[in-house]
Amino acid sequence: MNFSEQIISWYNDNKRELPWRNTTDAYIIWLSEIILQQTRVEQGLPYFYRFLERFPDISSFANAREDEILNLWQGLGYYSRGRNMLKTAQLIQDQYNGVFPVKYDDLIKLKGIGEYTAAAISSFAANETRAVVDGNVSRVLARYLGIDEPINSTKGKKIFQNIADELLDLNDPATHNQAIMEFGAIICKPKNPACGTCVLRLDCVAFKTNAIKYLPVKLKKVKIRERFFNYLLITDGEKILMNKRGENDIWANMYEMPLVETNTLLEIDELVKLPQLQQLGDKMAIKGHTTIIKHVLTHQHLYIRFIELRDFPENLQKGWFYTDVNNLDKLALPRSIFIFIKKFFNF
DNA sequence: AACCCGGGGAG
DNA sequence: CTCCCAGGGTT
Repeated sequence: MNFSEQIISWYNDNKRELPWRNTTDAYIIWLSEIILQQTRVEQGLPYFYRFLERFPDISSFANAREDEILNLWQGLGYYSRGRNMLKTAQLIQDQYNGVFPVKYDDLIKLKGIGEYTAAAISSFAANETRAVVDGNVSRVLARYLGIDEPINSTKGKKIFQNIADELLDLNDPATHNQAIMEFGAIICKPKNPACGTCVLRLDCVAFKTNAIKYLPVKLKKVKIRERFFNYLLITDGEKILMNKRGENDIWANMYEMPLVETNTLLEIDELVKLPQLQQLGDKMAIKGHTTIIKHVLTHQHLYIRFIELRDFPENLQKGWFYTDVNNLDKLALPRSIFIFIKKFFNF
């Protein structure tokens, strides 16, 4: 058996039952693929069900409001995925008469769909012969063939895509693609791969040369920025002052309390002297504050605390608005904000 | 090519 | 702690 036959044979015996398999509905496949970008299957599963129930087809998705999509996406991270999905759904509604495209060359033009996702949808929905290359695939290939080119360099991506294309089963690209990803997730795992039960181990260069530990090679990641977020908690228990975030920074278009960001960690009494706080009114006083929570993102470490003010401010800044506390569950909140609010108001 | 964009789980 | 997950967009 060649590589593809071995992988597919293993897959038929060992695959998980996942709800987005056994369908050729491009909309459902698209939904699952976007949710699963940089996301583990277990984490994405409940979101997949939630979205499919609320938006059973492309037209219901296209008619949604961005706020509702972000609210449903809350907690999953990489929120631009949700915003891009709305744009794509609207474009498909308008320019494709609501029929989801299944050709790679059409898919690749859509917002939020790159090489991987275009290959996945076109092969799963229409058996187009496009090889997927995700983290699983590049890891399997790097080990099996003993390739030490970094999988995330421009050159490396080209190399692994070319190899994946050559190995692809042209008669059943869909199953081949599913199989190699599943194999990477279950057997050829990043750490402690199950080489003992691997059907490819006798042909695997990394296994034969004891190089599993060192493959795949990946380029170093960039340095992490530290930021200090002081959130102003202004509430009487029934209404609360909130802010809608802008387009550019993290958590774009999502909601939070009024934010005072500082470059360093300030003591509470230093914080009160800041112009952002002085501008709020004449006699602004602090009622209390929380300890600092460290919120870890891929490129940033956020040090977050919540400062409760005694009175409502006289002057509101742009983007600030009062809302009923009972309305908070309808707003898309960053995870750390959501957790704090839940605890504070006893939700 | 480098950087940005979340949150969670494994080891 | 570190690494990585069914990646993609922007500069």
